[in-house]
Amino acid sequence: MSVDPPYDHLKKVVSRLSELSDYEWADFSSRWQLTRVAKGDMVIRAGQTEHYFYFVHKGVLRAYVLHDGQDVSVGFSYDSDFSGAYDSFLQQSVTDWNIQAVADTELLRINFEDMMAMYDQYKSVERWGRIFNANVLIGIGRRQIEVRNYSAEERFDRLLRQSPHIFQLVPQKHLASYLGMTPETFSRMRRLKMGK
Amino acid sequence: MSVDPPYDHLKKVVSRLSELSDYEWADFSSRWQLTRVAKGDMVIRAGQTEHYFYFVHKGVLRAYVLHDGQDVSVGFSYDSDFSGAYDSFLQQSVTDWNIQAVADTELLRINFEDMMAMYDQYKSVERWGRIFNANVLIGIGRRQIEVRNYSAEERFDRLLRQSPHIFQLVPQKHLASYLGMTPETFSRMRRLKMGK
DNA sequence: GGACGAACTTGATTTAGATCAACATTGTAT
DNA sequence: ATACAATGTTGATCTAAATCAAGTTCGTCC
Repeated sequence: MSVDPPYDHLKKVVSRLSELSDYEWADFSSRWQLTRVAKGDMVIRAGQTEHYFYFVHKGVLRAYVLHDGQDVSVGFSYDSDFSGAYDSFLQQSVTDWNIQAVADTELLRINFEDMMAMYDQYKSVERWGRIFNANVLIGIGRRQIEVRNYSAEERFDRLLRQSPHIFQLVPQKHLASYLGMTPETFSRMRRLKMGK
Repeated sequence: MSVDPPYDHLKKVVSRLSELSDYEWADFSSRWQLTRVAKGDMVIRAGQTEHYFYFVHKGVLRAYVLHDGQDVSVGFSYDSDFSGAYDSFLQQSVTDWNIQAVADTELLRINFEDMMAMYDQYKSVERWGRIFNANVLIGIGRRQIEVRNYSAEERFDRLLRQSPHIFQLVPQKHLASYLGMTPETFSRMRRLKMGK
């Protein structure tokens, strides 16, 4: 029904995993609220409880944790990704994640109560949730093996090959911590691999 | 209805996440098949497609991948854990995981078609799947941060504190690779931390 | 119960990547 | 446009953990 780009976008992404009837979609989509965050804004801070689950329509978010004072990037979300402090949202407990906009970003968000109501009411949404979670966990699993088994240089190469666009979007100190190396090491590899 | 320990055990674990009616449980549980594997037996090998999803009633399984010839432990499953080459099962694609029994083990297993039929037929099972997946992904996420942010020594300490029993169950070369260190390093830490 | 291979230990050496330090460049606010 | 802070670069040094190399102990199969 919607001709609103963010909602159309969400619909396309949701319907890849589960089919919602028009009625279900109307109800489900009405629970999502459009939000904008400016570059540098915090979406959620460690110590808070996450009340929302997010869909990134346009822009980039960065998730990070502070590990004895050190800012360590855990992941990035761009267009068409869902994002949020997932464990905190699901368990309505305090998070130790921070999520910050790396660029001006347009989000849709749904709050915890609405999301749970949707799971209760519609099997199609429950199915979406099951498959979505499965995909996320497979992705995290892959990344874990990635971080585990490859050297700093291999990790750099693989990111460069798999997500070259991110090198433009995100300051390299964040990419460095995401890849589990210092900014100095990142810089040296960059020179080695990408030239001056 | 069952008084069979493995099935009772499965029921208890499943019902923690979602409530199944007696009818649903009768159907669902009938799809699970009891299997025994002896210490050393392979449950699934890299290169195969995983047709089953497992519940460990009793015993220990080890999941590992070969990374240029090196055996790297990815995780262990003991009593009450589900196990399997999860991405391969869900996507019915070739896996690069190996799963091997570390001790004589009693499993229940369900095949892909039955599992999908259960998801289709019962919302309660779909719900179980959603929440189960969510819990697994939260767990993997935590472990990722663990591996990422702690030194070899800290990882050793944390495993020792959180899962002391595993030191008895699993050969330490496997624990070493699980913790991302060599057997030599593991052995030195062991001496340091646990004495002669 | 001996013996063979696998698992573990211990020490010496090497190395990938961290840390430290100084400087260069870029971005942003006034 | 200027200037200050944040980000990135480059080189020198340091260090945690890997690798290499012998042993020793343990488990299990005839």
